[in-house]
Amino acid sequence: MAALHSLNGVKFDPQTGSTLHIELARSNSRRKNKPGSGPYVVIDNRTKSATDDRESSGDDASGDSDSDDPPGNHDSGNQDDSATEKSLEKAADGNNASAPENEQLEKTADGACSTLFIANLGPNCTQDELKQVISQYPGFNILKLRARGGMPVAFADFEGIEQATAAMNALQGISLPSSDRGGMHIEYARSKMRKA
DNA sequence: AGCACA
Repeated sequence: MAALHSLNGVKFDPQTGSTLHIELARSNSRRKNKPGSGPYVVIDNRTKSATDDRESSGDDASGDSDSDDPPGNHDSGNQDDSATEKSLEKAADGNNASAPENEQLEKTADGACSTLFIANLGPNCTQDELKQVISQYPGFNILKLRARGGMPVAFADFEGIEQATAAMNALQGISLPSSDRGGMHIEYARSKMRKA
């Protein structure tokens, strides 16, 4: 707006003496493409008659309304879209048929596992010592002790989750003769021991 | 609390 007053009447050609004449346009330039004015137009004849009857009586009659709303396609039921969405929703069923007490699983939702993780062992605990304690519980499969790094930790594999759980409950907090600290801490391993 | 082996 300031440009108008400061430039109006200014000589833009000193040799001819011509001056600028500036005034406000009577209406703003078009900002948005009106329906059908752009290169790409959505053509949908399926719902046209119903939509046009309602839309034409609205603000479009005022002609110069600066509504930014896109043309058409408001709440008209789009047949193709609804059909696609319904077909996508058919993808979740049939894997919850297992019984609640299914002990065949090696890994369950609550983290139970047929392999146990044993920590808080003494620094000089040996695999043989631990094995002699654990191997007397039913279903015992194999024991591995890993001492590299800090304190040793052990992994004990059982036939199934029930046997692993029984051994864990029986040995939880038990102190080995070699332990210089508290009793051992047993949990379910995060992953099953590699296939025997 | 700390979770490897292949």
